[in-house]
Amino acid sequence: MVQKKKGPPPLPGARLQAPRRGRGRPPAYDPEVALDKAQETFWKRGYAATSLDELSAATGMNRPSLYNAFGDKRALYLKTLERYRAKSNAAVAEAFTDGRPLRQALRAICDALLAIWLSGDEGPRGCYLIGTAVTEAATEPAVREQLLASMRSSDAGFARLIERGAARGEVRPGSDPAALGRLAAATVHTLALRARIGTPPDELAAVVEALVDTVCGPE
Amino acid sequence: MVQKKKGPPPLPGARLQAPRRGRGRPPAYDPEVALDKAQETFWKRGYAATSLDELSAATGMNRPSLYNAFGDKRALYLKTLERYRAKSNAAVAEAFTDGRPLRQALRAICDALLAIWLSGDEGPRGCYLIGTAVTEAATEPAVREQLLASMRSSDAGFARLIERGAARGEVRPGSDPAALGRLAAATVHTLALRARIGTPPDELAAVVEALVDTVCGPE
DNA sequence: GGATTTGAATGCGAAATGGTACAAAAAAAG
DNA sequence: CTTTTTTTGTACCATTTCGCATTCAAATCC
Repeated sequence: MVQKKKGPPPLPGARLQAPRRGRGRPPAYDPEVALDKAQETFWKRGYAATSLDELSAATGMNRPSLYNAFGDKRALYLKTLERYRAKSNAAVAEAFTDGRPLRQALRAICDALLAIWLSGDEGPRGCYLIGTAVTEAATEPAVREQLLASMRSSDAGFARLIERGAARGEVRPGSDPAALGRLAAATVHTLALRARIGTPPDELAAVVEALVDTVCGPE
Repeated sequence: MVQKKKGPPPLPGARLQAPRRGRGRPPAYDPEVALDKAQETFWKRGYAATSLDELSAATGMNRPSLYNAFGDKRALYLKTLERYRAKSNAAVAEAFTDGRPLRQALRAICDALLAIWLSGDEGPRGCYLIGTAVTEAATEPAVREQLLASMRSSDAGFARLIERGAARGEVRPGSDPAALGRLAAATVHTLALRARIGTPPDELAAVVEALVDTVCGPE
């Protein structure tokens, strides 16, 4: 049996004060922090170059535990991809939707993403998706699908954001909002790439300002 | 001796009609086509996921011959990166410098790059650098340097191109040419990414038009 | 307490990996 | 022809890699 049959676990009718204490030995590691550690390893070295031994060392879990908790390397990686997308979306969701002035929204979105992409103890790592998943996209349909979904979502977000800004007169006159939306997405992509290859932060800021000025006009 | 000492080979004074027939057994494979085949393999699968056996199969050379000709896997990969950069630059050099109208130049540059990025028998592969090198950039300084150099070069190219267009009045009035140059580079990057993950060509064309319209104004 | 259930730890084994030693082969040079 | 030079091809080695079988440990239920 390759996959442990889970099925609906018989709920312990009484006492579920603590969140569903299981029946057997309790896990020694928090799956959330383990996923974080695994993601850091993939992020630094890439998917293919990361071995299970490295993942085991990074998470503090030995290999059988990794398998039991997350499945094989590929499944573990896909989980980290989804998590990253969710966290990344959450980091920018507010700036996308809270109706602040377009100029500020664009800057806030880029700043929030750059904060993620420039973090890390051993130098900037860029975007997790663009730094590790794009390589695998050519051979892994599941990865490609996540990338496409991510891009569609951000494309749509920028389109709405700039459309709304245009309706409020915050966009340079004579511009096509749809075109500016594409350029905003493109800017985010170039930032993701440049962050990983060590572009100095002031150059990254200049890229952001180029977008803001082009969309909203000079300040 | 890890590296074969080459030194200046004693030129054969007489007969050099055929291009310098060597002394020993002639190589069975053209190094240029072998590099092309190796690059195709890296391009599809990524650097880390490509094994020497795959490279050997793709090039038709067995491993010792690969080593003799190109050094180890890393050296071979770096060679393919340089070649790609050279060919890629050559493919767009004319459009960058021949003084044609800015609108046409931008389209020609993007079209030439997309022609490379959408080629391949097994689906589009995107940009070789962005599809394979960006992942390695976090751990391989030599790769990172090539990426930085490539970006600096294209940044400078777009800056000059759009500066020249601005001087000829081909740029939307009130725009900052430097900012538009950065957006042009960003557009190329988003195209490189989108091409690898299978974005349909008409969407790619829309991205190009978004750039052209924003830089030069609506047609 | 003992039985049961669940996860952890050790360690095995088959395959793949990067890299190399060494001899056979093919050409030119003498 | 023989020698020399360069490349090819076979075989090999040490290590790493993935995945799993098995045993050990910790918790709950009776």
